[in-house]
Formats: sequence, structure tokens, C-alpha cells
Amino acid sequence: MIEQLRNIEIFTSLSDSSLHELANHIEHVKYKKGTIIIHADKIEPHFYVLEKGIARAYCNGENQEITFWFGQSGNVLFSFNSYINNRPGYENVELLVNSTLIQIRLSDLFSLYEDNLEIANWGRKIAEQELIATERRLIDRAFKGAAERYQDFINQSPELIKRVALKHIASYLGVTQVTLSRIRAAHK
Amino acid sequence: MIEQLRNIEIFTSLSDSSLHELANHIEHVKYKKGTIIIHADKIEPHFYVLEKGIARAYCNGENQEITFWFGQSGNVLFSFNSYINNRPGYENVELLVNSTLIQIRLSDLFSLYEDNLEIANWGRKIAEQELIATERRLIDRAFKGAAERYQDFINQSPELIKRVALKHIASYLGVTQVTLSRIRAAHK
DNA sequence: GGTAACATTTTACAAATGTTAAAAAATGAT
DNA sequence: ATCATTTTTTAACATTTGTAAAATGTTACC
Repeated sequence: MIEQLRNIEIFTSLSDSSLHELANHIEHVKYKKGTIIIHADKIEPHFYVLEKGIARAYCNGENQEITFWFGQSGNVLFSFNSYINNRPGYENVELLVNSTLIQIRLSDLFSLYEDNLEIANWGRKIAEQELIATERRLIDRAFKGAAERYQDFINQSPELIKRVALKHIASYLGVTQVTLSRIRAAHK
Repeated sequence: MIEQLRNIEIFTSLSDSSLHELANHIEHVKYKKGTIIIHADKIEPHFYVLEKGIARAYCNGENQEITFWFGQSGNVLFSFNSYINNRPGYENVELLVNSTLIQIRLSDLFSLYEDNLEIANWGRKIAEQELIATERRLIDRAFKGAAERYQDFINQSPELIKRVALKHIASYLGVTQVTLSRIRAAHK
């Protein structure tokens, strides 16, 4: 069990004893492609690590659906507002391929945060890494054109380009699918 | 000393004993309007709480300067990349009015994180709150037009509208100053 | 293999925003 | 108060991106 977790980067910083504590509260779950594992407007009681798979988080607007996050194997996955504020979230999370996830109840995780210094700092670093990545995206939107953001996406996430529908990538990049098609056409 | 910190919201969740520990490492500093307290491309060795004042964080581009964050009294203030990755940051932070700040050395703060469970969780929550606010902004960019984002800004930060140059607000909202002027003109 | 459902590209046009430059207004320093 | 500097607005025009609809391509399933 521990050995299996050791293969996942997010757990490598934890000592054996903390990883053991965490492992006591972990379940492995499997879902098929297309499963919505997190629903907007509901409190999601679990924190997940995407052991193997691809996921996207999106919000529903009036006419549109905006994808604002992609997760790949090794990434953490949770409803921000459930995890952070214990309130219903604003995002849906859909698995884009058959996936296996590690699941921890938030109530268990929060207990660990109150008991175990190492795990509390582990949780702090998770939030910090997500924070800096999110801010980078916000800044990139200001400094880079859509074409450059698309190139960056290809470079940084070659797996996703292959396996994710372009309409999702378009909204992730902050443009319509038509604009993304134009960018792609210009590059040939 | 403790009483003074108790007036600042960010510290209200801490117990007396933790606040005492934190207070041992705190200095109060004062800077004039216009001071750049954090410089891009340098490691900033302090974590700040803006006790009284207004600040903005911005990045320098080729022709432009993009403001992507405002801080007001009570907000935390730090170089993301220094704090999170111990690397030179990408942002400058300028004080827009004469300000007083609480200053903690990052090395001291990190030691507290490794020693004090309550402070570690306090640090976790700071990162989480910044994270959810940043993600909200990213999502709002997708769902709301510039005029609506401006209205939201007025509603949420009435102080800033009064006291911050419109050119900074324009780039914060993700538009040029010309566009912001047009939005303002349309509202009369 | 054929068909239905869905995804992507293309086209034509509309709307929003950017660019540049200049004028007007506000601010600050002496 | 006046002058110089900076900020904000306005104007004209260019560019980018969006919208809607049709055409083409792809996938999954019977």
C-alpha cells in the first residue's frame, strides 16, 4: 500500500510514518470516462489524487461551458470551495478517460491537518503550488496572445493535446473554438 | 504588541501562545508612497502584512506594465515565487500610499511552520484563500465582460476606486486604459 | 458498412477591444 | 496661483475575436 503511494510524486515528500497515517484513510476508486465526479452546487466530501487518468474542471454558463483546469496522472483534484470553505463548489469535474483515483474524506484529512505537523505542511504546499500555477495563468493571459498560449499549452501538456477535445482546450485558453481553429490553421 | 496584532483580521484565528511565538519575529516597518518594496528578479526574504495602506503587484512587459493584484489594509503581501519556491519573483510590489507593514523573515516563518502546528495550518489557510480568490478572477474573466468586471470591482473595492490610478485598475481588469474610459463614459 | 451523434473547420459578418495620437482635465511642486 | 507633469478622455482607424450557420471530418455503435 505504502509502496504504491510512494510512486506518486505528491507523496514523495512525506515520511514513512506520515504516509502511513494518511494511508489509513485512503481508498482507491475507479471510474469510467465521462463520469462527473464533482458536481457544482454540492459540497464534495472528498479530496482526490488522480492516480491515472485525465480530468477537467468546468463551470456552466448560460450558453457556454468554460473549462478552467485540467488534471493528469499525479495531480490533486478537489472542489475548491468544498475543501477551502466547506461550501458548495462552483465547478464540475469530469473524467475524460477511464481513471483510477485515490480518495480521502475531507473530514479525515482535516483531522490529520490538526494532528500531524508534517501533513499540515504538506497540505500547505499543495495549496501554494496550485496558487502559483493559477496566478501564472492569469498573468499569461495579460502578456501573451492566444496563439502563444496555445503553443505553450502544446509544449507543456503534449499528452492533453492528443487526448482532449479542442473545444475544451479552447475555453481553457480563453478563446472560442472558432478562434482556436484559426490559430491552428495559421500554423500550417 | 499582541493586542495590536489582534486587531488585524488575519491573526484573529491564532491562539495567544501561537500569536506570541509569531510576535517574537515581527517588525513594524513604514514606507512612503511610491516605495517599491518587492523587486522582480530578486528573492524577497520577507513576508508582509499590510497593516495600513494600499499596494499593487505588477509585472513589466515590453511596452506595458500589468497590475495583477491589489492589497489593502489587512491583506498579506509577499513575493509568490520567493515564498513558495525560494526563487526570484516575477512581480514588483509598489506602495500606492504611505503605509505601515508587519514584516516577518521568511526563514523565521518557515521555522515556525516546522515547529508549530497551528501556525502551519494558519499558513495553509492563507495560501488557500489566495488560491480561491485567484481562481475566481480567472473564471470571471471568462464569464463576464469588461464592463461587468468593472462594476464588480467598484462594488467589492470602493476604496481602491477612489485612491488608485485608473490605468492600474484597467490592467487589473484585463483591458487597456482606453477601453476602461469607454466603459466609464457609457455609464454616465 | 452505414448511420447517427458529435467534433472540427470554414465562411461571412458583427461586435468588442486595441493602437495611436491629441485634447482635456487633474495633480503636484514651487 | 502658475507652470509642468501626469492622468484621463476622446477620436479615428485597425485588428482581433466573437457569433451563427453550413460544410467537413471523426467516432461509436448497430
